[in-house]
Amino acid sequence: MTEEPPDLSAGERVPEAAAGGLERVKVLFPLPLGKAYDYQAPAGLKTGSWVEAPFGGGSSIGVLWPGEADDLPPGKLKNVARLLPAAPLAPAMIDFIAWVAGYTMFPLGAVLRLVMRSGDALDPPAGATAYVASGAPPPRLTPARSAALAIVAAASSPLGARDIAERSGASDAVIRGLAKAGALSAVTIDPDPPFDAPDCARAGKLLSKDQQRAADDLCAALPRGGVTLLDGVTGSGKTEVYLEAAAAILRRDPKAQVLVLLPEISLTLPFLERVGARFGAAPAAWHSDLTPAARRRVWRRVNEGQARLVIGARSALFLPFRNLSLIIVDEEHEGAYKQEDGVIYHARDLAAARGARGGFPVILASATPSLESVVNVEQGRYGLVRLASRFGAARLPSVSLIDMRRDGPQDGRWLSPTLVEAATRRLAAGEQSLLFINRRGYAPLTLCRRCGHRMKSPHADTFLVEHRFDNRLVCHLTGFSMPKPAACPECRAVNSLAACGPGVERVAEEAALRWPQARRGVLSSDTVQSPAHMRAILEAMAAGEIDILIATQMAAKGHHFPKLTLVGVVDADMGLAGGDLRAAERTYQLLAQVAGRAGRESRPGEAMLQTYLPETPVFRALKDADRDAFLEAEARGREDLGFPPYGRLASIILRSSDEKMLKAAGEAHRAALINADGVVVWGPAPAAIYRIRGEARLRFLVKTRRDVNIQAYLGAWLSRTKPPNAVRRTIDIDPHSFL
DNA sequence: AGCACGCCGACT
DNA sequence: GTCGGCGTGCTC
Repeated sequence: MTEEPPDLSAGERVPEAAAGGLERVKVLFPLPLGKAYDYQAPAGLKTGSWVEAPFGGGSSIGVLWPGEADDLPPGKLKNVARLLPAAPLAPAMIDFIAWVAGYTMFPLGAVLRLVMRSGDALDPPAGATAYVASGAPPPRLTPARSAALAIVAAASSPLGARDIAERSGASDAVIRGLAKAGALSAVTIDPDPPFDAPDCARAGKLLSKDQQRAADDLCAALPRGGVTLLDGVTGSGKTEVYLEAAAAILRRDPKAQVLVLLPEISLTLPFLERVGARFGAAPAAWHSDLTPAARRRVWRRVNEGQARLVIGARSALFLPFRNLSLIIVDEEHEGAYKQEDGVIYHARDLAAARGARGGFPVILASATPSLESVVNVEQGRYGLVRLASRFGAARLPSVSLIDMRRDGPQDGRWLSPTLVEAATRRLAAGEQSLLFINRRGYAPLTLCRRCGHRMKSPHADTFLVEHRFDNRLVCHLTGFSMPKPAACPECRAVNSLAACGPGVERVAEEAALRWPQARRGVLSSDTVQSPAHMRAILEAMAAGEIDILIATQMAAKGHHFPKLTLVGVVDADMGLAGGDLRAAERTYQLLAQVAGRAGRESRPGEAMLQTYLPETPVFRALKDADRDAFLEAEARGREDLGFPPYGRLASIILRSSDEKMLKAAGEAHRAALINADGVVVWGPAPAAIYRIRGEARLRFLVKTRRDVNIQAYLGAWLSRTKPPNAVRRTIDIDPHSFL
């Protein structure tokens, strides 16, 4: 039984007493508030409607939220001021927002704010001017005029002046002239043109036998719902496989919307073009540097259900989908899915929950799946589709370890004789080498030879990294930088500051000494000046115009270098320090990925890892190409310690610029602790990096059994002590960073 | 998040 | 005597 909506057209002021009478509603605002507030609104407004209502001193846009009315003293209730002209938020989105707030323990309104990230989408401009041919011939037909008219005549819908100008080469003066002469008539169109519908009848790329089998298996798993892991080695063509699943979903239901999540860095134009080519229509793209107009267009069209295929970074999870029917999380193991500020969440985990709650399938794709996902498969919670062989003739590279204790370079050098010899051989054979060093700058530590002083960041407990490229010392955590001093700031000794350890710039320097005749390229976020510059280097590499590329992880993924046959990892041990529970896993993922750069065509590839710890399981697994044995060993290790995914983890960070108050707050939290079965709490301990941006930080780490509701435990504990205002508290459920 | 209320320092 | 610092608390 549905009630008639009130006679209130969108955008209108709500009259004091609407014809249908007023009723009590709840409104949730995109502010860090834990609950919705009660108002009076015309009877019959749908839950999820967008309204403006007076709040605090001014007024705010919010959403009609479900729930029981509060017990409020009479007379406090205000009226909703206005209904906004946008389709109401779908019930599945409301459910998702509430679930995310509960899971992450952030206020409900803070999560709603993630959904409302397009400023003017709820109040779009009235219209944009576009032109159609009037049929009347212009009085004077110049070449520019006929070019412009031809473009307008060929278009299926009215075109804006800028589009006509761009496509015809005529200036907009020509278009204005034609409009004035009456040959073009101006019409008002929606400022946010709809997206072209994906053509899912169109056949995708020709798939290999393996790909076709994987695509069939994946599509067969879709109707069951749930999560499926698409586990395919680098270069196996996973994208084409999961796009078949997307096509199947879009085909089955003409209203279905599909979201493909990518780590921000992979969200590139070539990828969008590839998807566009598959479906004969450009998908809607969502990422952090869209223009406000593009943002508004995607948001509105997704909200209407018109945009059916969305490719986005993690925040696309919070677009107001109307009928989301499939989420694909590409490179699911990527750390970039973890949002670390504001509302802290992991997009992969939220995607799985969104699918489960919405009753639709989720696909996780990776060449090096996270341990979490592998264990979920093992325990039967996720399905599995494997894509074992590389596409075409390509084979996986052979991996060897260089024991730096025995085969290390001389002092001040970073490339071992074995690696130098291997690269020299490639150079002679006209093949390419990649020297991989996952550290920006020249040297990670600068120390005074005379007094031992180490150059530290002034606002954080980190060492300054020397960047010789611009002769500065830089803090990678806070962005602080200073010119490299001539004398030690501590003991005033001149010329005593020594660079310790290698960075990409230093390895590049050594490569220049070793192979002065080679064509070399350097790729690091500090040495590339622009996206175009980076593309130029990558293209030169792909075209074989570079012999030796020295690069950070910017070169680790997504690119195809046909003549690359050697990958040398300068410091394979780098990620293992620090005692992070995922250190070995991340090292495996990164090195497997970078090793996979070698030998993608018919030439066999080789990867060499320089390490001081050749006996470590992660390196042995890379050498023996035995990922499953490594994951198995990792899994057993985590199980023994009760760490995720066998247990739950949360990190509570207290931070303050007032160290005394911080210490007191830490003790108060300790005192408020509740003993509970299956719960261990460590802390307060100084965070691994104690000071960031002048704030000191204390950390608690909470570990619980998997069957413990960690949020409920934290809620009970933390409600017993409220930190003073000068101390900020953040909760990170399932932390991935332990700094 | 804003914004108002409230109790202690340097200005007319 | 006041203007204003931002610590604390509230917003239906």
